[in-house]
Amino acid sequence: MPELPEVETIRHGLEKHLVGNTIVDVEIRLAKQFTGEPKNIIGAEVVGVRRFGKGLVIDLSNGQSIAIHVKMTGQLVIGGRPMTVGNGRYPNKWTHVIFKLKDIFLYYSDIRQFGWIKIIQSSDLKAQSFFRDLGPEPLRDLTQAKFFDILQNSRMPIKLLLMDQKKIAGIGNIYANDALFIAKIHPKRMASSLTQKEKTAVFNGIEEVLKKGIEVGGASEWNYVNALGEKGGYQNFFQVYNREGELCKRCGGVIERMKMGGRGTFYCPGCQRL
DNA sequence: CCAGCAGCCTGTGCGC
DNA sequence: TGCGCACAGGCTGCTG
Repeated sequence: MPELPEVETIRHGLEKHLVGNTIVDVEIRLAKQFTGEPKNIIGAEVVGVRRFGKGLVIDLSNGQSIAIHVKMTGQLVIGGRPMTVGNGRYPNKWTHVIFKLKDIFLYYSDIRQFGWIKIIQSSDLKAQSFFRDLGPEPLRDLTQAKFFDILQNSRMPIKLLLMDQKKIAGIGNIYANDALFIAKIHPKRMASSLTQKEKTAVFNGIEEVLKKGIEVGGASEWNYVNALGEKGGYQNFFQVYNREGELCKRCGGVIERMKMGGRGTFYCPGCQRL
């Protein structure tokens, strides 16, 4: 599911192919996923694409922005009309918004229809609850000192804390599971109970998995694709995520699955002791 | 204030 | 073959 590395990969692709292009038309096929005035962006030029946690912002030359959250199954794919990439064709029955630019189309497709697109004044972004409440960004402004502080002041299990966007932005289920495996920390450990050494290990584990995720273009275990409709490769590097019953790459033990906060949680009982 | 959970959705894969 | 169900899960909003 799109987390920081996947959204960053999409962001990079959109930036590369959309900046300098002008929006000509917007076709809204599923109104509930779209808010704001589409006419506010017609004729405006794309000047930049930013990412905040798992959220994307396409900035326009007229002071307007297109804020997007793809949630689990949203895809942002650019190309001609129609276009085919691998087995994917766009537009398709799940394509709910189509941005027509001067030289290219941008398709928003979303099987589960959980994502959202908002046209908003750029200066109002920070007032939007999603952006306003985001915690610091790993690989950007989350320093080790800040990370220690967040853990120290929490009364949550470490895994739930890592996934809490208000505490730290961008980490979802895949990378939370794998980061804790790398740090050899059990997901149920209370965050504040970690030693300095353990906190450092988690901090480094987060950096490692996120950087690896970005390096290989994200995880396409489900239906994630980048802005060109291509799959990523991180599913080939899963340490524990979705590997229940398979062998631990470090100790050879059997990966187990449990539930935390309603979500599948994977760990190696040999390497990650409570 | 916080933890826990339903709801939003549809496709997939399983057991019967 | 098809039905019912669990599951995937980020985020919002409600409840206790």
